[in-house]
Amino acid sequence: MRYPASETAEKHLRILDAASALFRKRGFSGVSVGEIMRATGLTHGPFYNHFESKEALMSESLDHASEASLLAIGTAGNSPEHLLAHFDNYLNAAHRDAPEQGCLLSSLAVDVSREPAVQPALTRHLAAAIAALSRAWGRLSKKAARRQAIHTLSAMVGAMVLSRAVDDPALSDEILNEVRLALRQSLRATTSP
Amino acid sequence: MRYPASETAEKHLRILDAASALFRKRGFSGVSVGEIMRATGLTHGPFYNHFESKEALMSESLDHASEASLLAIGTAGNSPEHLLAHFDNYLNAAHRDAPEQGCLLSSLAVDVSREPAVQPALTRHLAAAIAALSRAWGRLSKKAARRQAIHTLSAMVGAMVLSRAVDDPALSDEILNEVRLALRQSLRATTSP
DNA sequence: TGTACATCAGTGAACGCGCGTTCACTGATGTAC
DNA sequence: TGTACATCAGTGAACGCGCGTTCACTGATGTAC
Repeated sequence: MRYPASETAEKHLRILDAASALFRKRGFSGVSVGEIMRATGLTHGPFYNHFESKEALMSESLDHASEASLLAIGTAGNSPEHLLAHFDNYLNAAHRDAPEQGCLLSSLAVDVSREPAVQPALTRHLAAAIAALSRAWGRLSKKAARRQAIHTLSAMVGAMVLSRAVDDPALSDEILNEVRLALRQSLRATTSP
Repeated sequence: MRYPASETAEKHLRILDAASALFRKRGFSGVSVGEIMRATGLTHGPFYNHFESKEALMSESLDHASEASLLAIGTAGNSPEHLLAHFDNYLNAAHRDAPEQGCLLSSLAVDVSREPAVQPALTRHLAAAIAALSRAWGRLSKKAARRQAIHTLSAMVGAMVLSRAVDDPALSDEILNEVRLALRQSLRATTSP
């Protein structure tokens, strides 16, 4: 039956929310279209009223999740102090244990590398994240600041990926804590007068 | 028909080689048992003469690939100079473009985090890699050396993961180069007298 | 040494299952008059 | 304002396909005598 126009846009958003959470948790190939639709309270049929294909949803859900993520990263680059706080928000057990609400890069970058169709969306997200983080090194040259941002972001993503892959809780915690401390030391060394 | 006993062990190894390459390239769920067997020149039936399940193969192929990988990392920890050379061997376009022969952690850690059955194998590999890298910071305390090793390994893995996810060749190269340079600077700062 | 037979890694058809996608149909909503 | 009808997001059965796994069968190899 026909539904009020207002509900259609809202359901589109609900599909994107469910998809971006499920994809981050279990990967693109680990989640079926039917499961995403079930999570929004619908049957799988109308999926194709909203999206051209599963691949199109993957791209759109990356862009959707990127918006929310960049808000969090956005302030991190404002100053070294904000970046320190961002380290704490990122490199902790709560983030490790809830990939469905966490960083896109640590949960989906490997999936994206195997799925060329969605690489443009992730590339936009990563470029914005690097630019935002770079601002924390305002005292350095633009190139040196960008290097620190890329190095820092790589260490954060690598630490999160490794801490999630390991079944030894002590090692997992150690990775998060030691990289957090190393990044603090490194930030101090590159931003103090 | 029955085959010479010598061939059986050799075929087991060929399956492991094919599996560890294909899994690194396309992920656990991106490769079928049939495809692995085809790559070894066999039909899919006898797979279950060699392995109890696909999951068992995943674990065994991680252990198999780990052995070869650890040989390469092994020398990296011998001295800061060896570690510098390891940075160059790891953070380059050839490694990025050939995940099937490359680092297990950057190609499969995210897959492993979604597949608890194979986490023990990756945990063993990661613990050994951290221990090997730590030796490059012989001048520091054991704890400080381990911190540097974990931070360095995280940055290497993160950089490789991100450089593979991006469809902008300039950005991809930039990530590898800048992290390589940042790690050189960081190694110099933490190992020079 | 020669013969009879058990072994078992192979073959390839078949299984049940869940996948992405399609489609005929439904019926409240929005529009034309 | 009331009636007739086109719209279209929904339903849910169905599609072809490839998956992991099973199994009856094959026949050269290795072993017993």
